[in-house]
Amino acid sequence: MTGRLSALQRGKRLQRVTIAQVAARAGVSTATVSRVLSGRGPVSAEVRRRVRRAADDLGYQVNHAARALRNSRTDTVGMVVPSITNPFFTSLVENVEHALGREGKELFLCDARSDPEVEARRLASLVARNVDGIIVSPSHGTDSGPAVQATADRLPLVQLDRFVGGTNTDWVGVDDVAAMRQVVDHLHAGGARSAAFVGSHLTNSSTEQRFAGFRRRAEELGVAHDPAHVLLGDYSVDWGETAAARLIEGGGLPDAIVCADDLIALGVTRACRAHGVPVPDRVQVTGFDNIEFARLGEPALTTIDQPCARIAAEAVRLLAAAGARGDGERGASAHIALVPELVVRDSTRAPATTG
Amino acid sequence: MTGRLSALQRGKRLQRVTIAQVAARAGVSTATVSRVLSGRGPVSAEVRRRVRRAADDLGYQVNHAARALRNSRTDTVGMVVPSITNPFFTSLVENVEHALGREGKELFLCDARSDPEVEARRLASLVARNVDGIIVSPSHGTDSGPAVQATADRLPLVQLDRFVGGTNTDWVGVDDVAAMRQVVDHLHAGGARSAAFVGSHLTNSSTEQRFAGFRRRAEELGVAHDPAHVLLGDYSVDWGETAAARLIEGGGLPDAIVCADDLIALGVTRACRAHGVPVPDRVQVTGFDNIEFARLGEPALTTIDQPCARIAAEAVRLLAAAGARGDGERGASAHIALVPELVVRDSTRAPATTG
DNA sequence: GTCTCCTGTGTAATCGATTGCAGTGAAATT
DNA sequence: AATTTCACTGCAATCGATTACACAGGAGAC
Repeated sequence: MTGRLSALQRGKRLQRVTIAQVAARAGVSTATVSRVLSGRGPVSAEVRRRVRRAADDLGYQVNHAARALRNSRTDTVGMVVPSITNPFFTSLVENVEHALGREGKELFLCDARSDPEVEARRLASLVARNVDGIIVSPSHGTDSGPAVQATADRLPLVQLDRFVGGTNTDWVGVDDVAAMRQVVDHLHAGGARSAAFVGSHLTNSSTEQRFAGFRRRAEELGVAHDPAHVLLGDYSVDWGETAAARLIEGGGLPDAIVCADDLIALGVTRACRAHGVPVPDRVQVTGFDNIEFARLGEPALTTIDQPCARIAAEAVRLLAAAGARGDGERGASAHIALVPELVVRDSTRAPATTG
Repeated sequence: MTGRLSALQRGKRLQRVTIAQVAARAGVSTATVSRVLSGRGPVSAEVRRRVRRAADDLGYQVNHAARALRNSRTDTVGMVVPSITNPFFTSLVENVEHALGREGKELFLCDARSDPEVEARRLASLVARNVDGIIVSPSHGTDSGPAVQATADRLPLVQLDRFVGGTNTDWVGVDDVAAMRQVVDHLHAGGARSAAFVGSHLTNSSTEQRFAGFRRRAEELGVAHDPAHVLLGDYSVDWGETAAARLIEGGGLPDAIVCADDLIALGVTRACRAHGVPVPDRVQVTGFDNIEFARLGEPALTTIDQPCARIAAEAVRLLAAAGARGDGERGASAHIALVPELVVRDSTRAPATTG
């Protein structure tokens, strides 16, 4: 077996082919090769054919480092998310990756571990790597500010989903307030006259906006929302379980529990089940994001569907636009708030008219 | 408001600082600056201080493109997975990202969409980008072969979790056969005397190995496994539901359903619930991977825990070793099979001795 | 028949960091 | 005192692709 291995398999790796080698084989200069391969500049059909042939024969591939140095463009985009294990961010990453792939760009993925310091380091690293632009969902509503702004001063930058105050960059996400309005309307229609809110600490825009939207609509509709029924922790199933247990054991369980994301909601429904509290009959529960597992909950979660594909597409488009504008003037920053859709499943009650 | 914006906020982006500017400011040559910043070569304390100072003042950051061109090393690793939305791969990605971060390396993430052609394109792109190494979990057990081998001929490459036949590269994963042995032993101890297997099409090593392990142990223990009870689809909740429905409606439901991953198992338990088949009393169900949502199933899934952190760490270590060996001789490829652990939850029965 | 203009091609500079080589002193050695 | 050694520092080449500029030669205009 070993005897049959080619020289290649035994050891030496393939040598990289440069433009100079292609030029030599085609009997032209490197300038001409570059012109043929990039399609810029006039080249006779005959030479074009020879160069293509030579490049194919040699298996030429551009050296992106050299090109990046010369063009100061890397065809690479950096993305920083608080936690890639949150399925919502996973979905965003997936969609951004696909959108970039369509333009021949590559994705540098960074996980900030919900820590603004790690986040700042990752951003700096991306800048040093000359990415063409950065897509970031900031971990913290204020602490992420300096690093995000400093980065935006050097590169096109788009904030996704969450945003940080005091910065002046493009943003794409959903209209959290409008979303919560739909949620509260739906719960109210299902008979809820009091509601709790379970979110993460108010240190990021998602929770802030969602809570604000919740409160505003609850007040408009006269849905009671006791301050003691606002529980803040983090975006996790565990926190959802803890919070729900606290609500149940504390007595005075409201008619509905509005959660700032699906992970929390999954934890809440789980705790309800464990405590023998029927959902939605005793308490209605809603999530946010519509992650894949939302429909797998027991009962399946009513939630807000985030249009991840569109969010990603818009973000990539904004970056491309910023890149095209060049390093020169930056216009007013774009704020694109998509209106999300309520997905009704089994964790909430049908409107009172039918029930 | 607009009037208060600094020149920076209004438009022009910060200019990149080069080593030459630092040199000028410190009154030394670029060579000296490079020596100070890289810590290589002798430099007097006084000059060292001046250079550091100048670099700080100017906010110097290396240009990775230039460094990559000169050093032909990018401090970047590429990773290709079949589907980033599968929580198991998400977890692998997260752990690889963290492991690389510790070494100051960055991660290029690519999603192959379970398509060998997309995968091949992504691999080629990573090669063109001069990544220092590639970590790949091949989408297909045979079709992924050519691209993976071609890539491995050019760069250090480690296969993760899955591997493709006919290639000669390092691999890290769990011992699927040993894992399945534990699963079958456990089910047998819980009283199972017949079992079905639900996996994906046998086009990747995970399913192949897991099925092989399942079958071998089932035969050893005399657990019946009707060929009609081997259902192959894909790694998804939907497929799990479909497969379970088929088993239930087909009659002759076995004592246990062994699933090739947790997503399938979640679908299976869901279908059982929907059809009123009690788990684990009528049928025991097992998963594989121990994704976060495994414990959230109803009932919580008994599954095999994949040591993602260790797998990732080993992969990164192997890459680093291959990189250190240089492009020269490649020794025999390493095959590291970690022994995973069975996590017993509520979807299987306690051993017969207690039940 | 001379003068433009245009197509097609090559030469060489450029991007920014790194490093082999050489040179300059000062300290150590004989 | 002559010579070796060594720490420090600068010059310039290098990595590979791109592109401004120059130039050759042919077509067309007058």
